[in-house]
Amino acid sequence: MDIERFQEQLLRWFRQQKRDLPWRKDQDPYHIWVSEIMLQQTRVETAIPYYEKFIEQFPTVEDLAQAKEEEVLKAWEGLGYYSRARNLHQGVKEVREKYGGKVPDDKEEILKIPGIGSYTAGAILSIAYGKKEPAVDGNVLRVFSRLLNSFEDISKMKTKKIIEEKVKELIPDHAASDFNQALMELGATVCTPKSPLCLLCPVMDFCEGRKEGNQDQLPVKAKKKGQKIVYRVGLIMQKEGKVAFVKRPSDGLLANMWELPSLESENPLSNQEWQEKIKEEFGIELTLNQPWMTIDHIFSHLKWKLVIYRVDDSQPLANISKQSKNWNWMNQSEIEKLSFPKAYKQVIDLLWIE
DNA sequence: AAGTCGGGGGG
DNA sequence: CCCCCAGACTT
Repeated sequence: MDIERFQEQLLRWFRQQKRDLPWRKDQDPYHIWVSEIMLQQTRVETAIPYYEKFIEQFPTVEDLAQAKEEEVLKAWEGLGYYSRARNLHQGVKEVREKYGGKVPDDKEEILKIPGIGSYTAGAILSIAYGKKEPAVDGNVLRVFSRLLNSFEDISKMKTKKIIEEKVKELIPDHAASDFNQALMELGATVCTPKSPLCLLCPVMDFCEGRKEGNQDQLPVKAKKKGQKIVYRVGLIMQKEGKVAFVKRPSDGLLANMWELPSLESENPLSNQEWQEKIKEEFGIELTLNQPWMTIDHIFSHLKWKLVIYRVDDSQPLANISKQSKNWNWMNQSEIEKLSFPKAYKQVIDLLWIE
């Protein structure tokens, strides 16, 4: 294959067609870093407003390193995969301490930073520093699966490593940044998961997959497993204009996020059964028979079926259980500083409307 | 190698 | 409903 012609056609297309994105305004390694973390498993359109606000709030490594975790999580609220925010925060602190505030330009060093894996390392090194390192994300895996007419399972690490080697051989000497971004841009806008726009593809004549008519069968990817269902109840308790919240543990699902005091069950419970459980666990006797609202919230591998009960002011909260020592009674201005997962955020926002 | 970790948009 | 998204980390 004529590598130089492949590079030329791809680069020319990218330089004409590339989208105007906020993280393409400069090559500040810290800015590229923030954008790449936000873009992990996240669509470009979703990340844009978060990126702009985040950089405005934390313009430099110093600013983010000095911030409190609460502020960082608040800036990340709604984006999902919250460990990304905590790793980024931790990583920036390490860069300030170990590297004097300068993001490492060396693959081995940058890979030691929490939250930076093989893809993100390659993206920062190539985009911010112009280094010839591959940045293989889901787009590039799909593009190369089709280019090579490969039926290897792209969800396997082995396949990813093979493609990383392949990409590394193809990176032109003085255009690593544009080349890597071009491959991703191609996957995002032309070589799409469904119904690829092959007629618009700048490297159509290199594509073995299309040559064989396999573009719609590729890439091959193992199917995901089904999701478990978790049944859950949350209580809205108000006392003197304050509402009780709890902070989730520092690891696992929605780590360090806030939520309503909640109980879980592996199997579905009737309203009456929920109320009995609430009485057992919290020592609270509900006067209402119907929940205030119900919410289905879907995560990648599990689903919450969430029932919200409201405890009005007349309800005596004197003899509530010892679990209540974990409850934090917050007024409205305090609540606005906490970060909530979407499932609870939509409930909290309704509290001030009525 | 397989699970875990959010949320949203498109077909 | 299903899939996938500029993936990383843990076990």
